[in-house]
Amino acid sequence: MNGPMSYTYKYPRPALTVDCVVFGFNGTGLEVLLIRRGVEPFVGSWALPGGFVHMDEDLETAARRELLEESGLSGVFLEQLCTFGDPGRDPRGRVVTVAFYALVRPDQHPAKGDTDASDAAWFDTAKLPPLAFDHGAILEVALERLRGKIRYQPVGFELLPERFTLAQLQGLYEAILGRPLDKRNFRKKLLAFDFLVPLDDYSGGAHRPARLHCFDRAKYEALASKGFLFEL
Amino acid sequence: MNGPMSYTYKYPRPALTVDCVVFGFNGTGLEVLLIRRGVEPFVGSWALPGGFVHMDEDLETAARRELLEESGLSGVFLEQLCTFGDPGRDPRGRVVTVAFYALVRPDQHPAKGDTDASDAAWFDTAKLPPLAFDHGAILEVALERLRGKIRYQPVGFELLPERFTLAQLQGLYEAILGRPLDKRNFRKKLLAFDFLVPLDDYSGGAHRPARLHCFDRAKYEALASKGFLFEL
DNA sequence: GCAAAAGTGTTTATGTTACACCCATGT
DNA sequence: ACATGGGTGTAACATAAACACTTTTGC
Repeated sequence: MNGPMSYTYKYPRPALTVDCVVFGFNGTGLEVLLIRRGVEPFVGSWALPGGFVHMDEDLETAARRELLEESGLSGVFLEQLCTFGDPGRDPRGRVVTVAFYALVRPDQHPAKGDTDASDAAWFDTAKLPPLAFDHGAILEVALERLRGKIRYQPVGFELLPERFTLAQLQGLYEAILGRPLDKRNFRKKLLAFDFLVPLDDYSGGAHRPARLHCFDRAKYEALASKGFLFEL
Repeated sequence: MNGPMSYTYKYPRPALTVDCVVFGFNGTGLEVLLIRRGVEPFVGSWALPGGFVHMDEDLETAARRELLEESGLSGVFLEQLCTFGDPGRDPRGRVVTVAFYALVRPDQHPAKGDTDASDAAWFDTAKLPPLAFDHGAILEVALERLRGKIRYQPVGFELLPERFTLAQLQGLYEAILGRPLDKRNFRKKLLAFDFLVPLDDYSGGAHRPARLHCFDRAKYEALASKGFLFEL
């Protein structure tokens, strides 16, 4: 004859947070958005944006809220990564965190000072500072996941502007996979799936202009649902 | 000048549980281990084994503890799947669950009555009863994951006995992928990676005996670390 | 001796890799 | 006119797919 809440409130509970690994592409390398902590513990250290989950919000909602509050980002690609719950990961006590990773397009990048957190900055994934808590480990897992995912799902487009050149796309793949790709083979393969739409517009560079393309999500979804596989 | 614990204890917290999707292979089809609930809510419904996370234990530790307590299983393959935190998923209040999936070999299957939970039973994944909470959705995600994973990581061996025939292995792949495979091509491909060791022993069937093989994990790890890919 | 599953190679089609030159623009 | 990145096709090679018959055992 217990009330409906009695069972779940009998025991002490871990605190629950969300943390986001936010990836961006600067045209050359893959970057991550970090926040400088203004409070203990780890004051002054760089950390992943994140915070406590509210009692009435979904996990993804919490992640999007923190992303907005701490870095002014909204409407980005966001996916759950993994949950980290080592009892020693937070010196304040037991804190379990659900990690997400986000992909943001250059035009979605927060302007400097767009955030209310003291500092936010992009770091090259190859030159990361020491991070607070176990955020370094979380970031590693996120990188692994991105490298795996980009090979069989067209997530790369979430890191490029709406309209992009094939050279930009190739550069992105090379940056994430960490190896050079053959230009002709890359173009051949990607254009063979026909979810890449050539536009009648060209990038104005210092040299010969490159044709712009955009990603036709609807066409991709259609193919994907017909049991089609992407593969690099 | 707050004590180190004050910040994290300021707010109400969701309860935190773990749930496990336990897969087994009966020689023909893929099965899942379910527990019949003995308490409200959902008394009498089938549910995934799982329970509350203790304050001093890791998430995986909690999952293994629950697996042992509720189904007598230990030493199985176990991997984190995803975390489910919809505010409405548990009628008792806010409960966030970290889902895991486990793969168990036939010889690890709990004997009937091995569990202290009232009932535990294996169900064919094609004929599942309605499940408590959002466990049906969790199970779907686990199935998806297994289908994806088996194609590029040798997890199939976690579902077969130590020594198995190639026909058993092929049957397992067919059951998980849900389509028939060509016998000759399957054998050719798997034997080409040489982490499958042919033994000098044969299965005693009703007909011509089949050669037994075992999986050489060390050889596989060696190949995998040299940047080798499995791919069905 | 027959029913049932085990075992075995070759050919064809498809996809992947390697590779070099001309083109269009800005300075 | 030259420097810079954009754009294009083909041949060799490797991998995947399709396919049928003989062998061994229990009954």
